[in-house]
Amino acid sequence: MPEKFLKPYDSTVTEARIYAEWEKSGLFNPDECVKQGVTKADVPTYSIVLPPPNVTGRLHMGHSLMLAIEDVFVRYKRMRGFRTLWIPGTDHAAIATQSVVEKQIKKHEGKNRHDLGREELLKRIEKFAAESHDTIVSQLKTMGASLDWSREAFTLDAERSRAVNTVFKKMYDAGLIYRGHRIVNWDPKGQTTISDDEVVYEERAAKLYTFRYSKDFPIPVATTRPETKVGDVAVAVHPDDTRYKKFVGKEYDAVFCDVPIHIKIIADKEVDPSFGTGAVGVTPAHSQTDWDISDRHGLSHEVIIINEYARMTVDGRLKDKKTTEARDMVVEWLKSEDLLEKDENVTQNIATAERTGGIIEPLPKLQWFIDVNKKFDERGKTLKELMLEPVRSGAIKIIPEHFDKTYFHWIENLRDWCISRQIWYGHRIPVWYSGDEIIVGEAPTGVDWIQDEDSLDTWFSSGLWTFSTLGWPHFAETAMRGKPGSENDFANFHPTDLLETGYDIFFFWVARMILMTEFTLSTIPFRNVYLHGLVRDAQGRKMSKSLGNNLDPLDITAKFGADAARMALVVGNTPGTDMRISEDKVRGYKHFANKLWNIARFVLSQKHAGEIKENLKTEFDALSMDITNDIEEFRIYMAAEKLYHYLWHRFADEIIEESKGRTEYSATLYYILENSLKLLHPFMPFVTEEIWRSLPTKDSEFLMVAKWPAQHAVE
RNA sequence: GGGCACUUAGCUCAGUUGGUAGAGCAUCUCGUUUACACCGAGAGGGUCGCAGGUUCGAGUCCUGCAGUGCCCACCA
Repeated sequence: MPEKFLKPYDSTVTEARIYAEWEKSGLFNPDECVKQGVTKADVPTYSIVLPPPNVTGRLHMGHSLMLAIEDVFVRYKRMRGFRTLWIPGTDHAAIATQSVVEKQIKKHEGKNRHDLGREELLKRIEKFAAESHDTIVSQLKTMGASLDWSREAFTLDAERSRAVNTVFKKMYDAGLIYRGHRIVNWDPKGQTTISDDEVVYEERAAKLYTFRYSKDFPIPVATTRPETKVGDVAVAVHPDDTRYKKFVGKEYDAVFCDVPIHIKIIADKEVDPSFGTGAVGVTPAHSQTDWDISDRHGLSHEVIIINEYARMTVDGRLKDKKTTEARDMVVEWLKSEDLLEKDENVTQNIATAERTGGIIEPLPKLQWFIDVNKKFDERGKTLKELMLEPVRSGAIKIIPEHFDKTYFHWIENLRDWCISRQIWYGHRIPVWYSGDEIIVGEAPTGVDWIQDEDSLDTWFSSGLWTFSTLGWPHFAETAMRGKPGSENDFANFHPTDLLETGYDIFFFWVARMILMTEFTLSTIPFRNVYLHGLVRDAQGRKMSKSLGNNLDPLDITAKFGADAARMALVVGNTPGTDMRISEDKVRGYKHFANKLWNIARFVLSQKHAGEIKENLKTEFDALSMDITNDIEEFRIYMAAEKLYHYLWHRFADEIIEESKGRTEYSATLYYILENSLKLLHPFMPFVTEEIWRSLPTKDSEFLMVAKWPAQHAVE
């Protein structure tokens, strides 16, 4: 028995060494596995593309959870003999990264992006992104993730940019990408538009004011934003509202807080007669609903009264005032003119920007959109329909299943996707203008062409991730299935087998991947979607900087080992459900790693001889099959728990105890140990690999490519 | 307003197709028997939210109710 077993298991000296040996072996690369003869060349493939972490800093426990789950499937499939590929990568995360760097620069140098200029800011961001990238990569390795580093990708590198431009052009040519002037979600803080999905609503206390535009105006109107009323062009009432019927069609002039306005009274069935006074002041340029109403009645959208900095643009006392100040001033004015009828306290859902927290100002702007309702190619389907079909048919399976209902519901409510952003970091929109001419896709030659200033929503490139990482479009035509080499990845590994991510980015990302892949390739991006929940603290609170309740994955792995962290994250953690984690929980699995260590110590102290006991072998093989089925059916939370329970309370507490002083057990003990290490390897790769080293006989040098002990029931 | 889920032992949660309730942690008692005190042996503890229904039989299926959480829409 090796001397190392005389001391308790020490993850700190073992894990880094083992990972380095795995990396050196090249076995994370499926081509290398074939070359070394541990995987057959003609077997089915299994592939996962890592959800790329944002290059905004360091990883959190949610990332650790993602890695633990994905590595379980990847290691399991590799041991089962599949040509298994797990591709690493990072995400430039346009808005998120730029705003982090801008904040830093503001703090340390007091400068904003315009002080630096596009080129200099990009340089700074790239430097920051590179540093984040290195931190992230080392964290991924610390967790034991068996990623093929030779294929690492970045959403903003040359290959991925080529994919982005190619898809953009294809969508433009199909008439799905268009430029339109309409109300968008403008974030005055981030100085950019954002998509509907990036808007989060916060409940806040507000006041609902009831007022009249002037003394002789016949209808009182209720609003929570009095300052926007200088931009009103109409008052809408319900067509059947008997109180107001007689005024419909009449027009009035007034001077509202120094601003001359012209109001037409119109009837529209969208107005709820029971809310407020049953009359809506219509501000076409600063509200989506009002824009739509004014469209239906042929009213102008031209009256713009708020700018990109959320300041008033009208003449008079409100000029250049922030909207919040202007609100108070308008209320004061209404009071002094005796036009305010009442104010009530109400709670209001206020739209804010997910990244910056800025309050969204709806503004009319010329932006790029993806049309989700237009029938486009020979299939005669809309993007919405293309998104629905694979989930409805079962071609894509979502785990847990009930999320498909949420998915359908989300698609029903989906509107055109605004994809242009007024930030500098990211994929610049591949459109060039010269006079009235426009070129899309690739940069034209000649000096007269000016590229669009905007960049693309970061989710545009993330949406291509399953195939942009596999050599599309460069090798898509020539890739050959069954042939090794990354130039054949697209044929070998797409569609991918599993997409594993948090349910919180289900819409942002998973839905967009289905959209992009169905459009571009007429196929699915992945066969299965496994959604994990949020990692919360011991009290069930979200982990956050402000609460100071973050667990740092690096601290946790340093203290208890990556194996322990992985088990703590996986055991009993059902998909789609939030989980709680605490140091105590992780400590429990550190103890388990040590228990396993001591099991090995005991078994290895026995002479390997004699026959394997049939009843114990039968019992173990049944467990082995059970674990295998659990993993196949995505119940890794159960598989992990069963292994824990068997090894500790059956193997150690009963079988080993029984065997003491009885030499005829030793072959059985070796049999169980060897195969338990295999079953446990996907969950606790380090300690199992380290014990494997010391087995007297084994079927493979590395446990990570040893033969899985049970075949799946369906085979 | 629309949708989705959850409610099982003190706490955190499992319970795959219906067959007389499980785990981890915590608690209590005992044990220092050389693989392991990062240990072992044992114990207590649940009318499975409430009310109906289907069934020979329901935590598991159906209906209703209550509470909790999340997502989407956003009403001026």
